[in-house]
Amino acid sequence: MKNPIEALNKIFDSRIRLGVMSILIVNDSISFNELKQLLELTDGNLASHLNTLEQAEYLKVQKSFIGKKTNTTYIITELGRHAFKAHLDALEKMIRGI
Amino acid sequence: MKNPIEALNKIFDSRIRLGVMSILIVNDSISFNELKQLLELTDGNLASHLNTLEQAEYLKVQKSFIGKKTNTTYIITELGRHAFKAHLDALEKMIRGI
DNA sequence: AAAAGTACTTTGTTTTTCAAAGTTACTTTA
DNA sequence: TAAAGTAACTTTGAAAAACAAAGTACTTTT
Repeated sequence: MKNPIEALNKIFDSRIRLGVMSILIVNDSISFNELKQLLELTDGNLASHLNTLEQAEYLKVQKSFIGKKTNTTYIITELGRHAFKAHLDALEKMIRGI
Repeated sequence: MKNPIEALNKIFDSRIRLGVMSILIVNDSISFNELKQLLELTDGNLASHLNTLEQAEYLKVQKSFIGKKTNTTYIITELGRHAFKAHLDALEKMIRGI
């Protein structure tokens, strides 16, 4: 048997980043505020996790306006989508003992 | 929609503890050394994660002898089994967006 | 008798997490 | 027009967690 955890992605060790990704994977885009309210996080905490995901190029930031008010939304990248799916696959395999 | 991450168990944020549990759930018992080799960890690191799981009462330790050599094995508890399953359920629900 | 193995504990550094406060750039209300 | 509010951060600093390396006590192998 080989090491069952090596295929797991360290970036997804965090519940918060896992939550962000699971939201982004089913939503075309979501705003900072929606994420903040959904996940019940402080601004700083959310911003830093989003930053980690952006550094990894798992999501990208889109700045737009709603009327004259700025609105920042986050969109998953292809890389992010693949990384997330690969992680879930690895998890499933690990649990199944494959 | 409600907070999708609140049902996730913080103890299972760690890949290593997730790995230990996924091994224990399908094996009646496993030794320290087997875990160490499988997960490719240093003694100290493995011991501390096992300790976290033991504190949570998710596993118990069984000391025995193979000949005159001590052999420490780890066994999942009912609490551990339930906690792990609940975590996986929560994960699945989160991903499915339920 | 020396070297190696088992299962840790201890020590200390590095990394991660997080809240709180501060900041910038608006917009809205009084 | 001044004060207050909102959005989306950044900075700061503290606490917690992760980890490697070394130490320990005992046993077994060479």
